[in-house]
Amino acid sequence: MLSAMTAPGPPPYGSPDALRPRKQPRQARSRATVDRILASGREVLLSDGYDAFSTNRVADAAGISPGSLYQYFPNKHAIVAAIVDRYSDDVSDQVAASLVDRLGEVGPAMVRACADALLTALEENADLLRVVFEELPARQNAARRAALERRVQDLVAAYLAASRAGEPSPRQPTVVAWVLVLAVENLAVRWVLDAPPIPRDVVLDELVRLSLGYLQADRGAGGASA
Amino acid sequence: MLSAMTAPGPPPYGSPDALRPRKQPRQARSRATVDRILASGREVLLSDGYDAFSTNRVADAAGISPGSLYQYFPNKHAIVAAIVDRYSDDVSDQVAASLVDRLGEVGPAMVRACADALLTALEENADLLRVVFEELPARQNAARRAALERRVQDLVAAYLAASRAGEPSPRQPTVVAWVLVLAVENLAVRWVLDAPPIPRDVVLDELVRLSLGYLQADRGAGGASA
DNA sequence: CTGGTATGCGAGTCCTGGCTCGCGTCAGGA
DNA sequence: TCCTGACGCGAGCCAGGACTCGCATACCAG
Repeated sequence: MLSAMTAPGPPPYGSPDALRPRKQPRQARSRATVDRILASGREVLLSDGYDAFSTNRVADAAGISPGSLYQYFPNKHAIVAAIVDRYSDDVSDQVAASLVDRLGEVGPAMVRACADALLTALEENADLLRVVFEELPARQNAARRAALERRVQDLVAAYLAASRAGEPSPRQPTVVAWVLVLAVENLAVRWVLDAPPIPRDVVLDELVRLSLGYLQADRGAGGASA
Repeated sequence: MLSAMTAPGPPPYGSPDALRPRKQPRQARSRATVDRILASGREVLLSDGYDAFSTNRVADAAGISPGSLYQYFPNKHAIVAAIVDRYSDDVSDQVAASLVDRLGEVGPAMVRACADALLTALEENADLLRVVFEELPARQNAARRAALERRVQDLVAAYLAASRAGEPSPRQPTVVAWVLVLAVENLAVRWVLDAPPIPRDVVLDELVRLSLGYLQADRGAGGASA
């Protein structure tokens, strides 16, 4: 235990366990403290942004002292990481669940339902989404975000591999899933954050068109070389 | 002039002219100094990342004193903004030029050529792209990035409006352009930065499929409701 | 009850880094 | 040549903020 303290030099923040908690809360009291830290940290992030996210500020908002905070988190980044992780897992869970529920189905309705689930998940905490995407340096979340994307990509690839009945050319499902997931993800995020003048159901329609059009795009557009 | 100094309180960084230079360099000597600041700032960004980007560091790398730096830049962010602006304009110019050159053409070859131009522009300075996308807080560049995207979206929308000969349903070109540009942009950026195991020409093929498939996706996938 | 441990405290340390300011130097017009 | 303003210098100011440490208090086992 306490591996973070035994290291001779301070490990870089990219290091795998630089964010590992110092010790586990044993009593109910301390578990409540950790929860308060996370909750208050989230509030600070939402109300004042990442720039104002200082450990003193969080401790103050949580009604505890800075020292207590450092009993369970090795540094400031670990707190942010914990908050973002929880959020990330939420979104990931919702989208993955929506996909798994409809692995048997095919066609526009299925695609639309999944896109809808994604939009809903993002809208639910649009404010935190904004902080994560527009204020945090992306490098910190790169790993977490990649994991989320990979999870969904794997599901989509599996779905494609299973249900390609009547598909003309057997393109690599992993590549197709990569394209599909990244395209849809970015559109969904941007729609929620930038709020362009496009109604929700229009966006859903377009996401369906984009996805199905891409999946069926094998007559005429195939190996078009320059 | 010197509007930044007359303000009673320091303006927030979101303010329109918080990044405006304090004074214009008049003599050749000072113009060279500004260039050196920008060049060294870029180097620091590339070699050590945004975290190490301090004004003292930049001044040191440029071989000038911190004071000189503040003669032309009101604050640290202005230097970063200037560097990113220049880069942003470069990419924007290349993509826009590629589009304009082919406004008359139609079909896979045209789409592929434009996608190729985008990939090339991004690959050219992949290291700076990484810094911009993964280290800078996105909020700072949000405006600049939105401008870039809007410029391309307008071009695409104009192209669509002009060349929709034989298109079945007249969807809103602005919406279609929004979808197309954001989807393709994100895929291109992610491909360059994450380097997934997908060959370059395969990515181009898929981008073409995605775009054309989406544009022609009006049989069967139209108003699919949940 | 009692000793040990887990928890909590918060003033204070210390360092980073943005930014200044008073003073020298240089360039170019008159 | 001289003189004015542009240019440059760099030690240092100062605020903010991450993090500590010695001590008080609360919990729980025996």
